[in-house]
Amino acid sequence: MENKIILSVDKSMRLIEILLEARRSLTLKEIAEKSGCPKSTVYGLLFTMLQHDVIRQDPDGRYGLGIRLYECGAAVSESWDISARIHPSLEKLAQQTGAGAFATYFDGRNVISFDRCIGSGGLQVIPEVGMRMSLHATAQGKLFLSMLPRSKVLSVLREDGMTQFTPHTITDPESLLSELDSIRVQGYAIEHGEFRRGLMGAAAPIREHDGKIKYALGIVGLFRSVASADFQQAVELMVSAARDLS
Amino acid sequence: MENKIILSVDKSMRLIEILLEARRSLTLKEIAEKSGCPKSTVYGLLFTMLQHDVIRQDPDGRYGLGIRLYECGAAVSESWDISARIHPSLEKLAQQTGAGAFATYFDGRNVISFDRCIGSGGLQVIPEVGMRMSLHATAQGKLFLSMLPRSKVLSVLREDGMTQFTPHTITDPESLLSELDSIRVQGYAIEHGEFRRGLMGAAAPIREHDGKIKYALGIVGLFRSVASADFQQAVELMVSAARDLS
DNA sequence: TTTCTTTGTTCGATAATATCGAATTATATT
DNA sequence: AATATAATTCGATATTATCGAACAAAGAAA
Repeated sequence: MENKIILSVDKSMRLIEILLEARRSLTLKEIAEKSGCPKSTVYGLLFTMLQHDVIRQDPDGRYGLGIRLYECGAAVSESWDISARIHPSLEKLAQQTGAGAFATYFDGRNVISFDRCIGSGGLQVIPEVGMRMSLHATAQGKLFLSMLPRSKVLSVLREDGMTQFTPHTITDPESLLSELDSIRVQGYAIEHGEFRRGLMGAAAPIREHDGKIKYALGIVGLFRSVASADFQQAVELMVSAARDLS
Repeated sequence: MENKIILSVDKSMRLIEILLEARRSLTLKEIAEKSGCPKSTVYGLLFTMLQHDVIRQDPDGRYGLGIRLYECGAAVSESWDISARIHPSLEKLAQQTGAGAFATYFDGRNVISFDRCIGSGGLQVIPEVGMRMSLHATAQGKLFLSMLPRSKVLSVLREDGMTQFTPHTITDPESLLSELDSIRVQGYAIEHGEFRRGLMGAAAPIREHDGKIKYALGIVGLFRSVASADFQQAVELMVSAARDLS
């Protein structure tokens, strides 16, 4: 047997993901289209999850993520020792560099920030907790992409597209792939104004005991330039903090 | 047909609930026992959810709630800017009264706490964020129940049951209904040891611009009695804070 | 070490049920 | 009121989830 996966459950999870990505409530029709399943099938799945408050139905009939997911989220973050493990490093990093420091998680497809510390510098642009980050235009995104095989990178890029956020955003897959090569070599990634004009950042991986990489540290700030001593030093501090956590 | 529920999905949701209630990772065997399904069935369901990071497997093989639920939780709470609006009032209230102050959300069926501030008093018993609260035995629960039509109240009580937490817990629907009447009149609810012996609390509604009520402020503490000046004053502060937020 | 015990994972036949399109109802738009 | 769009229900059918049992892996005991 190739497939141990239970299809109806698999589809249900897919529906949750669709609602998560949409970041808003959707109509049954929209969900059915995005999932590629017939309306009636989707209806049955949603109805079942509705009973468990995993899905909620707005007064206007749209479907959204339910309150139970909030409960679960609170429970997960509590039980999450990684966050506790990383948080002190974030504080130290934010304090040492003056930049914002944050931690992200990669599930093979999405980069999600799950903890952050605001630096001492005046203006701060730092991703919110729970935010999904761009793959091709942020240091975090590029770092995680660099760990994937070429074919996977291309398929992910095709799915997500390569939105041009600023004039510096890399929008050509080949250029990105060659940058991923150098990231793989140097062990960390840098972002200079590719997501927001003037915003610079860097990301370094946190290795698990088994060598797998699921988490990364990041810094982000309005540095003078990527060549400035400030930035270089901040990157060094971040890389060593990440190594210590590995 | 009586049943539109998709069984495998229903079971999956049940597994998530079991893991949520357990507040820790469980072995396959434990989950199978609690759910009443054979190990192999549970295994298939968990395996499927594992693929979606809705479930995670610890290095020791135990199963727990996965990172995707954290993402979902963050997405759900994001859609609530209400938290930012309320938080300052909670701090002020906690500081003024010395009791714990918290905010809850009602979705028509469940009362969930979503923010809290610990008061200055020594011993504090205050619901955790993400916690589901009893409907018939807490001030919050009674407050929200008082806004429902009689028939709805009865059906909710039938579904949830009226667990007797302490000797003071109201376990008779008619007694509860008459208390709901007075809550509706006075505009806030009081709890005196119905959930935990000696624990007193109160809840006041936050009205939206359209007059709908989805959120409530609450205080909880170990007051001498509901007639004590401390408590009376705390309730007044809470009621006016809630009115200001409305 | 070997044996015994416990738990996790795989397998396959079978009965059960999820699926899908079409019909129906509800809601919105003209 | 008529039309269009979306939500929900229904039922026959083939698909597939289910379960017990077999197997594997990991631990404990000896």
